[in-house]
Amino acid sequence: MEKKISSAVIKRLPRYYRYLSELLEGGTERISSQELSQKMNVTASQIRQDFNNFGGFGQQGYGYNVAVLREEIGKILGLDQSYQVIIIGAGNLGQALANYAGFEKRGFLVSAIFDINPDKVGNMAGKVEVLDMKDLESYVASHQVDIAALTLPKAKAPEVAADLVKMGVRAFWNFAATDLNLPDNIPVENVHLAESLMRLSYNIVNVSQDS
Amino acid sequence: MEKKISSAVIKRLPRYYRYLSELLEGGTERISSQELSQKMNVTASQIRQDFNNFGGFGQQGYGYNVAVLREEIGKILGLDQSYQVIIIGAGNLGQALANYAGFEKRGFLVSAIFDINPDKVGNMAGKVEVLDMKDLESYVASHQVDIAALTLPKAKAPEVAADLVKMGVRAFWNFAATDLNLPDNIPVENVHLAESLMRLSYNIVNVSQDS
DNA sequence: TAGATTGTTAATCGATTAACAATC
DNA sequence: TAGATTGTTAATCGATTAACAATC
Repeated sequence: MEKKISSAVIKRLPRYYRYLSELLEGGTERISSQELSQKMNVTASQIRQDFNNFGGFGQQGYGYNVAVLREEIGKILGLDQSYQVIIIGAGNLGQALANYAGFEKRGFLVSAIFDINPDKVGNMAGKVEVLDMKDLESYVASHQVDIAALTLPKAKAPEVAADLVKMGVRAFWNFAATDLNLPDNIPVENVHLAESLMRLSYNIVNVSQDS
Repeated sequence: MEKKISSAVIKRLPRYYRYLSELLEGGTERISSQELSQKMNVTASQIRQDFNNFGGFGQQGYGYNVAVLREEIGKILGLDQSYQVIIIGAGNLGQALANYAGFEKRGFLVSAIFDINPDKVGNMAGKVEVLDMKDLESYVASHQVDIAALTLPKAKAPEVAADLVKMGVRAFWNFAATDLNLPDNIPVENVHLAESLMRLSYNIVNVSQDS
C-alpha cells in the first residue's frame, strides 16, 4: 500500500460498484464523471478525486469504460476473491443470512452456522446444518474460515469474537449490539440495526415535518 | 430547529445512547467526558462538542448525570415516541425483522408484513400475519403507518416506496440494494448489507495483512 | 485539429482537536 | 475555597469542491 486511502472514499466504493454494475447490465459502455455524478447525486469532482486515489481509470476526452472501471473497483474491494463465512447464532437473523443467496453471487460462501441451543442443532438453515457451539473450535481448526458473522446476543459477542481471533478468523461481520474491541489488524464491519432505526426516528422527529 | 445539526453528530448519538444505557444498567450515576471518551475510544473534546449541539447537559466540576444524559439523548433521537412499522416483503430478512423483539423495546411496533406471493399470504411471521400486497393501499389508508421497512427485491423497491409516500408513509428503512430517490422531506435509512460486506472484504485484502 | 473530459492542484468548507476561561 | 470539569473559542486537520492545464 503506497498511501492510506481515507475511509470516506472506501465507504463510497461499493456504491460506485453498484451503479457501474447496473450501467453494465443496461448496456452502457462508457460514462463521464459528469453523467455518473448526475445519476448518483454527487459531484463530478468527487468522483474523479475518488478514482484517482487508485491511479485513475479514465481517459481524457472519453470518460470511463464502464466494464473496466467496474472490474477495477471490484478488485480494489477484494471481490475477485472468495471468502469462507461462518455464522455464529442461528436466530432469525442468522438464519436469514444463511438463506440469503445474494452473498454467494459475490463470493461470500457460508459454510456453517453455529448455535448453543440443542433444539436448533441439527436443523437446516439454508443449505447448511446448524452445528453445536461446542464444535466451533474443532471446525475452525479443520476448515478455512475468513469471516465470522456474529448474530448472537451482545453479552457473548466480544468473548466469542476474541476466541475466534485466537483460532485464526480474520474478519468479523458484527450484528450484535456491542463493540467487539479486537486487535487493530482484525477488520470489523458493524451492522447495528438498532442504531440505524434510531437515526431514522431522529429524522422523523427533527427533519421530516419542518419542510 | 435553531441550527442544523451535522449528520456526523447524528450518526454518533445512537452509540452514545447505547453506552449510556449500559452504564445506567451497571449502576454508574455520573461520568465525565474524559471517562466516557476512554470507554468509547473517542476524544473527550468531541463528546463535549457533540452534546453542546443540543445545549449541554453537564455540570462543571461534576460531569454528566448518566440517567439524565441518556434520557435527553433518547428524546433527541425520538425514542420517547412510538412508531408503527410495516414490512414489505416476507422473505428471510423480512421475517427476521418481524420476529426481532428488540425493536418493540424501543417503541418500533410491527403491525403488518406484506408479500406478493400467495403461498406466503396467511402465514404468520412473528406475531403478525403475512398480508397480500393487493391489500397494502387499503391497509395504509385505515391504519397509522410511520415507517415502511423494505425487504423486497430491488427492482420493485423505488416504485413501491413512491406509492407508499403517496399513501402517507413518512419514513423508510430500506434493505433493498438500490437508492429510493424520494422527496427530501421523507427520511430514508439504508441498510445495504452487500455494501457492508464489500467494505469488509476491502479491509481483509488491504488492511489486515500489512500490520 | 477541435472538443471533451480527465488528472491534479489550489481554494473552500466542515469536522475534529486543543486550549482555557467560566463555573459548579 | 480549591479542584474538577464543563462549555466554548481558536487552531488544526481532513475532506470536498472548484478550476484548469494536460491530453486523448
